[in-house]
Amino acid sequence: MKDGANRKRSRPPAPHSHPWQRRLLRWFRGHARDLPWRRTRDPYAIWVSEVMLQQTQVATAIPYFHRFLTRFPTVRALAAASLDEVLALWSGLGYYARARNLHAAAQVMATHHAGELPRDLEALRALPGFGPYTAGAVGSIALGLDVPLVDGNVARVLCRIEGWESGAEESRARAWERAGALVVVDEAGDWNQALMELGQAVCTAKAPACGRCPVRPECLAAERGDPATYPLARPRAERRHLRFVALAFFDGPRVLLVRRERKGLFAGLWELPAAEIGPEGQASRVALRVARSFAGMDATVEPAAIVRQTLTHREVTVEPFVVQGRRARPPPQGRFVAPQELASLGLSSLATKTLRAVGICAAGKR
DNA sequence: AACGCGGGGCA
DNA sequence: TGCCCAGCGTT
Repeated sequence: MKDGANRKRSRPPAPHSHPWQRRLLRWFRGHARDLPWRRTRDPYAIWVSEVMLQQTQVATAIPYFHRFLTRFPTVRALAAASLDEVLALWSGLGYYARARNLHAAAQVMATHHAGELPRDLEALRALPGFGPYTAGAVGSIALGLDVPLVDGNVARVLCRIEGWESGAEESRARAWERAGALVVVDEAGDWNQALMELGQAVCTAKAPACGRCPVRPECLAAERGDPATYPLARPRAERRHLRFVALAFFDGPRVLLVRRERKGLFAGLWELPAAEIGPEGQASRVALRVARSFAGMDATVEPAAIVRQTLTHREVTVEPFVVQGRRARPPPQGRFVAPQELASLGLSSLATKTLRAVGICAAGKR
């Protein structure tokens, strides 16, 4: 059952909600998807889901949500875990700062909030990883506070209803003000989810299904006949290209992995030793130089299949090489890892693909 | 205010 | 392929 959506209400409608808001709430309670985090009222579980859903689609998050809650069922369980284990469960989900902040916030809750989520907006906002959206979402959905939220969906929906002739950035700012005025007292959680669900299922970015929209009579953009043009598009930043060589040093079945630095791209995750090469760099030459610095001057390298990955702001190419030579000396931040250990390490999808290119399959990883 | 940060799904 | 998505932290 969809707990938040279908919960029976004994209260009459809040005094300040408009008829179209009641209509949208009714639509939501009839159309809400049956999602794992809607089957619970555990604030901790709802918090985890909100973090996973940042810039991440529902279908992608679901299996991660189940695994995470099984391994870390409570704030205290998460707080007591090692960061490495948290990152391992996050492996493949992306935006790894989310996992570090989730872990850090759980430790603050364990120490200063009796192992529970603080029940007011200011205290939530003070926690790592709680920005305006997440504080609003956890506050309204998990804790029942009468607070608004704005995400990409809500900004788009309100921009269209109001007919704002503004771009995404400005629409988002205006949406916060409007959303604050629209909060449905005592039902903010369902109301906020209704706005988001409408944006996800009906009022989509490219092809809004106005024929199925419960708010169409109130929508200025629909009335003007061109809702898809709201909010105004802005030019995209160009994607920069990154090239790396990656080296696979073997010691029997084990392979040398190094941990990336704590900041920047793929921070704190494990990968094959790699070196960036410029657009004109000769991969085999750089690979040979790096290989010999680790494994002696008689080392040779054999190229493997090139791996490509597109990120929002980056086009990454990795040219992997298998090294033949005497056993490499692991650098301080590196060690030889057996294949069966890979599942317990934080690996990016790119690192997993690169490992596969040199013949190593990380069980349970894409 | 702008930028860096993953990855998957879909037209 | 280009674009979008239940954003946050740093500079």
